[in-house]
Amino acid sequence: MNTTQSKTRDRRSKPHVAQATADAAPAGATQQIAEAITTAIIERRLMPGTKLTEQKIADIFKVSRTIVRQALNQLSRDHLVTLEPARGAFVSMPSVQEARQVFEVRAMIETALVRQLCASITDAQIAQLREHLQAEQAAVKRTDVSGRTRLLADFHVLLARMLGNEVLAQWLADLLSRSSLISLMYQSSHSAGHSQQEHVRIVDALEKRDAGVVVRLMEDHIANVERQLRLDPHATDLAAALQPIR
Amino acid sequence: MNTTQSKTRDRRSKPHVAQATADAAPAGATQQIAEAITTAIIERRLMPGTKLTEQKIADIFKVSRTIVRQALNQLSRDHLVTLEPARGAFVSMPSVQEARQVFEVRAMIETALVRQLCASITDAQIAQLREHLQAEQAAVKRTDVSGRTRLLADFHVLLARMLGNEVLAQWLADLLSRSSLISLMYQSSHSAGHSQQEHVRIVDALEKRDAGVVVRLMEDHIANVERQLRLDPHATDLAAALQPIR
DNA sequence: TCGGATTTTATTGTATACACTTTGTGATAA
DNA sequence: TTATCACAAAGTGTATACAATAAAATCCGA
Repeated sequence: MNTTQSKTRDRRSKPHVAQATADAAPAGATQQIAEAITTAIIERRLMPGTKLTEQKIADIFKVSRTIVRQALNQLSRDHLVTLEPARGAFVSMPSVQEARQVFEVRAMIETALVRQLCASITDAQIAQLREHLQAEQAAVKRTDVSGRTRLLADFHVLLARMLGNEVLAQWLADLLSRSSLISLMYQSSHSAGHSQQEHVRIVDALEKRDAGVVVRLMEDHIANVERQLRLDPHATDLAAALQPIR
Repeated sequence: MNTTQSKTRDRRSKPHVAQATADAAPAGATQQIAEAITTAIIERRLMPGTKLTEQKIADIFKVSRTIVRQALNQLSRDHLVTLEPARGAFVSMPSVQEARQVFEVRAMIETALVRQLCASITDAQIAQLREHLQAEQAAVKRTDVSGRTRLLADFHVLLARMLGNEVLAQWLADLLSRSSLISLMYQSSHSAGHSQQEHVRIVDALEKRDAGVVVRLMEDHIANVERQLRLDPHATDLAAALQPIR
């Protein structure tokens, strides 16, 4: 991201409402770098465990280490990078336990979310969801990996936004970026198409305002995503690494 | 013995064991300052809206602004302070809307939490809760304001911990520190004793593993806390400030 | 040749210097 | 008197310099 930068950015005066996800960094270079690293992780250009040396990143973005450190701190808050004292920053390697906990919390929160949403959702919001589903489907069809990953996650954030609760939405967004990293680490053969179809069914049930069905569908959906991961303790990457040649 | 560094595993924030006095082995100056400011806010020595000038804080703690900035950044992530670009850091003044959203999310998450907990809670955990209740009661009796505030909040975090889900527990801890600030801003006449009694009833119901009752009690409890605040739009501090006389 | 201590190098943590923004104050003119 | 501009003071944002630390390389003696 962001290739053109004169080191003196005069453009930061008005932090207007964030537009699209692409350029959602009006606040300054720090956000921009954090965003860049985030998408790099999500799009699998930075693998878990990778060392993130401050000076190298600073050189790339032509800023000082100060800015990079701020960005890395933010990312560590999102659990996307791990800061080891006096050793540096690394792309996080979420443990199996952490992965399970994230999905457990997601199941709790998102079922409650859709249950409430059934009572408050409007036709306009349904239409908005349909629109999103189309974008998802398009991304799946043309096998746009990074785009579809983002869209599949955004679906859940979109639901949260529709409750009109920004606190919830922000937290769920955090949780979903962690989920993405987890999927990235433990994914065996995630069928994006399947997830997408489940999203469709969820919207169908939302349209009928059928709370019982929606909750069950959401539960199943999250469980399915988790099931497609390799979270068995014995299948950890360490074991795999120690026996590379079978 | 080597005094250099304990690994500083502790992430941020407070809801751990109290460490009121400064410890001989500093677990990181940044954390220490963030902690100090946090407790100062909770204990009402720093009122919402107060400007937190970096240099002043740096002088007080005899560190450079670099450290203070890191601490302030952390606190802004916890929504305890608000950073205004090029203007500085201020103790947050959560809006009525934000307050409502925080309590709405708490109701969602904590009802789901106790529902699950009914199925998994052990007798030992019940005993631990009883112990906590006693500490609460003691603090209420001797009108230890800061202590009781912390204990009443920790009750909820304790419940989250008992699910064995650290992800949930940490997030709820964040949410509760925000709740504390909100209470501080909008509190009219919060009867701590009443809250404490509701905690007792919740534990009673947990002991009977009666999910339905527990959920209802928790809903009511959070609603009661919220109800005791002055969240009416016309009663905002702005209106009050504009008509100070009469 | 190998193990262990020691120097060397790379990288992080902290302090400081400096530029830029905001804000308060006073002078000047209508 | 009031509004506007200019300037000064204060404080933040960023870069850089320096100290501290961990990892790597080297040396040396058995």
